[in-house]
Amino acid sequence: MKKRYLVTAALPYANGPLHIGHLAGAYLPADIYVRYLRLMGRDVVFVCGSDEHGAAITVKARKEGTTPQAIVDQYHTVLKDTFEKIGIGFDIYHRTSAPIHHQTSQDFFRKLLDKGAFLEETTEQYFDEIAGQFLADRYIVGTCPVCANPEAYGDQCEKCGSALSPTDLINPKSMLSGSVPVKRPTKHWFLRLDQHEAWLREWINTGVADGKKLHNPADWKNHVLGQCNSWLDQGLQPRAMTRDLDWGVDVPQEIPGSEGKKLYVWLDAPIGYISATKQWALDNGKDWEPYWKSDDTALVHFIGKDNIVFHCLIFPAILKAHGDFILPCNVPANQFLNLEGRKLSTSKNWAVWVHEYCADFPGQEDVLRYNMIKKMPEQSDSEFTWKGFQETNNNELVNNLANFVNRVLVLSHKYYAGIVPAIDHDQDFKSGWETDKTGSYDQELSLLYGKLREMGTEIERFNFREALRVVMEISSAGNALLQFNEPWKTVKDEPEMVKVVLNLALQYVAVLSVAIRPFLPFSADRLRKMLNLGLLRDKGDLLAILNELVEGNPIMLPNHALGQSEHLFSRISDEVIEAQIAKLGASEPASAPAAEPTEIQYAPMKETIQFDDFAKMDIRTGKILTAEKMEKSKKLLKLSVDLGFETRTILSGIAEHFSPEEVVGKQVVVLANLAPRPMMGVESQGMILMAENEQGALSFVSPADGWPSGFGVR
RNA sequence: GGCGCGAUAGCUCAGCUGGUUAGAGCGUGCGAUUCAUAAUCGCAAGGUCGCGAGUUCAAGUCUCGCUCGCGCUACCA
Repeated sequence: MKKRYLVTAALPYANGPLHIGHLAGAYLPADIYVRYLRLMGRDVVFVCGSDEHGAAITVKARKEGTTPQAIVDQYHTVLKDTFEKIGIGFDIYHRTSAPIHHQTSQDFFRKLLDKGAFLEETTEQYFDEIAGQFLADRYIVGTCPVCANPEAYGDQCEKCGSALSPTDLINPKSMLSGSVPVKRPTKHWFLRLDQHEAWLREWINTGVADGKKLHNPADWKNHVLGQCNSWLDQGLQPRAMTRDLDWGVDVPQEIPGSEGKKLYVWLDAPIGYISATKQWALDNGKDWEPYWKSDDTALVHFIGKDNIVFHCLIFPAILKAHGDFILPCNVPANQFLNLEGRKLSTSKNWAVWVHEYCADFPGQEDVLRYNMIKKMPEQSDSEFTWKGFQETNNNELVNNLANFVNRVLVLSHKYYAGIVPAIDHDQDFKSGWETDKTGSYDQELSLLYGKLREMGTEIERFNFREALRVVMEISSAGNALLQFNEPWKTVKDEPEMVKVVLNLALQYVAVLSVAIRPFLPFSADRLRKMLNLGLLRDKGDLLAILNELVEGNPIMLPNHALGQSEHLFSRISDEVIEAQIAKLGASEPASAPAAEPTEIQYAPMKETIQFDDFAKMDIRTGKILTAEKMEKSKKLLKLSVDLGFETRTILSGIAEHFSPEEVVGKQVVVLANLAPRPMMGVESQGMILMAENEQGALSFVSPADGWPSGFGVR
């Protein structure tokens, strides 16, 4: 057993709110694991924070006409608040825009540089002086040196298929500003992943690094190992760790060539775990280093399956290259959660947003947690449905768990005025664990002990669904205990037996008040109050009751006065569920509960044009006749469009938003005199005009029904 | 296109290194019961383990091919 634990949950990207897929994938399993470790008295730090850098945030800011800082400030607040409400108990929720993080990342970069971990490469790249930035290959157009096509891209000519580099182009132009880009030398630092391939392969597959056995690969999930080996088998390539961007952590200024350079977000983000730990240590008067540098620390990363290679290969390579840091002992990545038969989709608003759930179901945070655990995508993708949510709540939480607690407390108040009865240990009764079996008090306590251990084993193996099932078995056995012994019948004739049964049932409830804590923290607190037991300190409480149980001692002593019973969970009605289902996919995209009142951010106006500019465009009405998916392409649909006087073939990048069937027959508006462009071997003869909102959702722009095709739009 | 993971009862999912009648929870049917939020307990029915070959005395479990879903990557906006 390790001496201490450092547990991380994937840093959520600060450009949107949290949905149930995030919760079930990373945060809830991490939270359960950590709460359990705390209950067992282990030394554990649980860190997370907002990932606030990267091009996507810049793009979003530009789209909404605001600054990157405003975007990240807004979502950082939202995320932090949501985690608190749903009971994810981070020791710290940090952010990568914090100065301590910038320093930590830069120190890391310097150390890697000193150690020779980087390959430096200076290349001449095109720079747009008006836009003030280096241009990705794709953002440069010019004449193809091979076939003289005037619209070749910086990486490839679509017409003749030649692979190009931007400097091959004749008369290059920037697609951002239209200006002529100039060549400037730019230096980037590449992590020599190729040099790490050998030890990574051994470490992933045997758990051995530097001759030391660090973990057992059999404990890692199949899909995690599979994904890693898939990468290793293809050969690791040096990977750029810097970017020409204006939003992010600066490459340390004293390094030559650092001007205008930022750290690649995937270097910066995982270091966020470290800087968060540092900040936590500062806030709490602790030393952060043992948590990251000591062999007797277990480092565990909770993530979704899309992050596997970064956490299992690239970040470990970075840690190893640095030299002082330990490697993760497991990365229990989960798969994805689907919703009502479909993938979660932010742009289609096909999601359950956690902050909206908390607003719609106040005081029922644990119901969502319970459902997420039941449906946790531990080995394969899984599915959440609102109907299932309702059934689970009503059948398992209300009927089984809450009802058990309630009937025990009601009976105790009725027969013993709410005082735990003293008992004769030698009394026989019927065990709740098996039909027609005589139980003894000591045996039952030992069975409870066994169940708690079983729960713990499953949690330590990251089998959270199974662990929850074990806990619910305790509640079921408690119900059976009452059912088999029927105290409401036997209390007159066999009062001593009934005392034992109810005393024992109370021990079941007391055990549950601790056992449900990792899964249902809010309910655990409520239950403790009902039992008048005092809130859990999350410091070895479970270990303490295990020690009592193994000695054959009860958790609640005779003469302890119970509190008042209240309903731990309530039924959820059909109407409530129907309302939630109706919300799904509603045209209103998820509105972030902004720190300030929400204000829709519109894209800034483009520069003024003259009527002549407009008149050059030949825009016409049309109708989609046929549609099919383009082979090998995710985004393109191949459409044939009737323009009245002729039929055009048009490729449109809408395949992720519309199926071919649903667009056939649509009336559309077409930019008809756009120069034809070949894409994926097919020439596109025009462009379908679409409306796009700030979430990226698309809508056709159409004339009135039945409007004839081929006529002008002006 | 390349690679990875998944496909098991009506639903949601377990099944480790191949071995007797394939499991759980929920739902369904029947019975018992009333302390409890019409809750609980017992019993039962339900599966040619995605499709097709193969290896083996023996395959849900191994090999190959195929189909579908998801992810990574390439390509494409």
